[in-house]
Amino acid sequence: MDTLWDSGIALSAYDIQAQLASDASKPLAATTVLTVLSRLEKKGFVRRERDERPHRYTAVASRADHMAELMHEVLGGAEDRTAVLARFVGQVTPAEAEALRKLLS
Amino acid sequence: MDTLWDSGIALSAYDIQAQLASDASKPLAATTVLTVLSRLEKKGFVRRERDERPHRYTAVASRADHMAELMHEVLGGAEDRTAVLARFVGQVTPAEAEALRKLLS
DNA sequence: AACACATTTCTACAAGACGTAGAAATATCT
DNA sequence: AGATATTTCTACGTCTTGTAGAAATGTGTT
Repeated sequence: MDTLWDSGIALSAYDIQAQLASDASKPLAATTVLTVLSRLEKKGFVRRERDERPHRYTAVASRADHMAELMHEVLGGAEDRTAVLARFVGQVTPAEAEALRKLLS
Repeated sequence: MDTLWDSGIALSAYDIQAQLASDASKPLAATTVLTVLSRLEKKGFVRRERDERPHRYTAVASRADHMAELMHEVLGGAEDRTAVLARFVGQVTPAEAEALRKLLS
């Protein structure tokens, strides 16, 4: 996901494989990358373009969107959302609080 | 966790077992409840009082605190927190936005 | 002290998620 | 058609989670 997010464009499994290999990690087999991409697709995190021959993959949501969605998932699981938000705001840094204020005005 | 959260006080495994059984679910073995509580303790979600004989368990954080912590965990994993917050606020309901505004003032 | 009973700890197992990748199938190019 | 590239299927070890029996340990009673 990070590789897809960092390059905003559609990448093939081979692109991703190369990128990951250069990220100091041990190189992965091409099939490994394909498997993971398939699983991510099944979970709706990436979209695949099957017309291009080496299939191209893109992230369905931006990294920020994805994170925000995760946060909403947590919040959605609560009965008393206001209480959760209160705790959440209570734990936020001053800078974040300021950002939130701006975003809400 | 829900049972512990709903009753604010320290409960024994048997209390929890009984409560869960009355919650229309199929009754669990006592050892099952103990196992789960041990795992929750290892993860730091519950605290155990070993001096009382049927050990008593309490939730370390309130449900709202726990949820808020989860949200912060997600947020903390982001490079650009402001961007995530922006998306988060964008997805929030009007009522929640209002609550946030109040909390931040 | 010894036995019965209560409570906890250890061990176990099925199901599912994930990381990893080889084998087999399929498409593409020359 | 044959060689090569790409994808799909299958697989396996590890980890987590739900579930619980067996074994160990503590507690109360006679």
